[in-house]
Amino acid sequence: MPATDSTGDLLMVLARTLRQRYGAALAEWDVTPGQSRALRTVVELDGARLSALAEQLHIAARSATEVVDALETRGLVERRPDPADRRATTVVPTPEGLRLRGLLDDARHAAAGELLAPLAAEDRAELDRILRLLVDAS
Amino acid sequence: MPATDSTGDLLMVLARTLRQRYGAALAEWDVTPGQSRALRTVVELDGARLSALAEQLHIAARSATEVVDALETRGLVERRPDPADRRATTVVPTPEGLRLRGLLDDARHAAAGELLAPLAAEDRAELDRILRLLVDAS
DNA sequence: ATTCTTTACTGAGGCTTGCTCAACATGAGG
DNA sequence: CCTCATGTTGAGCAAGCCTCAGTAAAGAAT
Repeated sequence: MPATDSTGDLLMVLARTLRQRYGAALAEWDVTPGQSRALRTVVELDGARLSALAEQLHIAARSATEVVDALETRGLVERRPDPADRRATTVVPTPEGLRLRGLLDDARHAAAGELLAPLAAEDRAELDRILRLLVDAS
Repeated sequence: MPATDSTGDLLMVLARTLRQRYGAALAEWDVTPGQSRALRTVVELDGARLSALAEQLHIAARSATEVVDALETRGLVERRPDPADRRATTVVPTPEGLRLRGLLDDARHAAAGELLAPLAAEDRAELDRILRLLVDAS
């Protein structure tokens, strides 16, 4: 690590580390990053339409169908007709989907915990405060 | 941004913002992220062999050939025979490649600067200190 | 009622950025 | 001389996306 790295570079390096660690956890459950994102979104927007899902995930509707197909095949989500508009399909997590999402969340937090472990509580709080500032300012 | 985001999430969000901004800059010069990485590496390991390049970039030798092909076609790098081993090819940046790398560097720094702009100088230094701690500890 | 328009699903095909495997030329080195 | 190392090339594959075009079904508007 040359000392010439700018703060931005440091941010990227750490984010990559985090992504890799979380990615390893995902692989253990045989879940792709895309599926993880989709599952999270499905849980968050409980009962959202496919189109809403696609938008949230920044993918085309055509691709959303496929992603949801994959999750449904694995029994993690369920399609059900929108009671308000019978053209539309909504997607809800199954109990199994909720359970897995919990596990993935734990893994994410564990990865972050590991990364931040070298920090004193004080620094950790400081980091959190500053990052939050930045995110809010975006 | 729900306040439930953990520090790790914040890190990821900011890294993504950074990646996007830098990505936009890359697009202006019609450079792919992969080419940007490769060009940087070529400049850093000035005169490195293809195999060394591949290793540094964490890609297969087969792929390195292609990436270098692309950069060479654009006149950003040059292949030249290794004087020590005439089987080997080394890759060096052209003046144009050096120039572009400078521009890309500027863009990277600008993106970081924009992101960090909302921070007071004090906080910025604090952030840098803490991130550096983390990177060093990895 | 009939005619848009919306919502989703599907097939076909394409792009990017990687991968592997197998073959080849050239040159290094025992 | 023979073997190994280096790079290049062709072929084929995969993941994740994309667009385009077409279908079915149902809501909305006239």
